[in-house]
Amino acid sequence: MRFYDTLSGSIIEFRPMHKNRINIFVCGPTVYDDFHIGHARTYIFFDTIVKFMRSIGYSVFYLQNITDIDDKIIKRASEENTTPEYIADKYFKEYLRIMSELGVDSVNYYAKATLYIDEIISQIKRMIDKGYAYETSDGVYFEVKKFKDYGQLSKQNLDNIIENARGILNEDKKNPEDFVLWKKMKPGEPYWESPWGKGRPGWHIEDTAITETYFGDEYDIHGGGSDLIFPHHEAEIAQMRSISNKKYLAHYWIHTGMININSEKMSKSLKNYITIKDVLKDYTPNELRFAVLNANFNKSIEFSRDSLNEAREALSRIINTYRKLENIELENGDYKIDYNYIIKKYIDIMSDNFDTRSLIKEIMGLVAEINKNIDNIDKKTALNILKIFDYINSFMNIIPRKRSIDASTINAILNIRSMLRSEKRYDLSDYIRKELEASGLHIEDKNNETQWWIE
RNA sequence: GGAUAGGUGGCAGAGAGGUUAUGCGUGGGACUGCAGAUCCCAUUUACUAGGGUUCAAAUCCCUACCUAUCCUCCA
Repeated sequence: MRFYDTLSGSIIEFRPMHKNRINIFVCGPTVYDDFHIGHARTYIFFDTIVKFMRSIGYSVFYLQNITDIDDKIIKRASEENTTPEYIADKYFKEYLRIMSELGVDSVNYYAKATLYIDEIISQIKRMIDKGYAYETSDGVYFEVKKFKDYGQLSKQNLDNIIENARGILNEDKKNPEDFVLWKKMKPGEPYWESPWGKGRPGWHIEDTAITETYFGDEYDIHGGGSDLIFPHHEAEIAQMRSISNKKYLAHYWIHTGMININSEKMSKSLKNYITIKDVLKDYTPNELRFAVLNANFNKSIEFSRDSLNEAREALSRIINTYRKLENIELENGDYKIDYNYIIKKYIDIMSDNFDTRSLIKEIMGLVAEINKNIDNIDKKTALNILKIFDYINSFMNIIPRKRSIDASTINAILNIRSMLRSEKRYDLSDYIRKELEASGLHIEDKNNETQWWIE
């Protein structure tokens, strides 16, 4: 398995720290508002690759943090006249709900930042002891210039960062590039006790406290959106490595590309974001997954209704073929496939930089091939092909499960319709078809035979 | 200003020195009572611009221009 690693800046072969075992941490969201398709892209992608890695034999522990204390949460709470805990809890639940709707179910554990205050304090203490952090009137800060590798991940030179640092002016800190580890409480804010008085953790520290708790000071893969590379992930590296003195925090870094709207990054600040909830009003979760996976993970993608519609078209081609295969009853057919060869080819494609886009292209090729030979495929072969689709689906999750329905009733209705058609009573037969389609069935006539499935 | 990606046919988007990408769209055809689904054919020499290297360049080198991202919170 090889993939693009942000730290080395190239596609490199993956070697897990422990044989056949992978520890992966992905930055979760701050829970203060509805989630947008940028979140969807990142979390669908990591869901897919974790499931893929499991499918080829790795035991993967997938850990994700939840930022449940933050300025934005506090702000939102005061706007809505409620408590930060209430906001955090409400949107955490919403996050779980929407992820489950998207079929994102591979995360082993969601770690909420506020449950790791002791670990956070312990890390800050160690940074102070080692001379990397200092206390001021309003908090504890990490002194960036003490950590010489700062900038390595984002490929920036430390002097440059120092020169360009914009630092917030009213903070009492030594240098503008220094970042906060602990914020001392201002009146009315939520707080936890600490050696530096009442306060709350900074944003970067929660992740290293959580990963140290579960994975130790080094682990295999750290993932997240590419907008987190600087300063968030740079800060995480500085924190953990200044304590551990090791060469790595995570051995590999995987960053997902951004979603663009009208060639501009979609973001909260630009207010050009589309929520997942809104997309799901008009498109299925499978269609959204397909749209997002039909691109290289580390490139930005242009998102629009057109791209969703395109995903819908392509996906329905796959699903139609899948349903046709399910309906095959033929005993002997000439068309055969090499199951092992195809599965191996697909695994190779995924193993090369998680190339879901090329994989989709391959599947479309297989679909075309099957359609050309559809009358020559026997039941046994059809089941084999379905197994291939099921394998792909075990990590892509793009083909919806069949809803159960009483087939005998449908068949009875369709038998009546066939009789009507043979008597050329098309007004009635078309009416029946229209009604069945309206209730979500796909109906296809082929000479005297009628195939159907649930859309 | 610094850093990082890029600029490919109507659109989306692979490829990385010599061989048709592919998909969508569009046009035509086959099948069909119609619809749908599917198939076939066509869309007959696309690679930002200018230089260079080479027998050969979309692909390597140089220059210019353009776009996005990061350098503040963000997936």
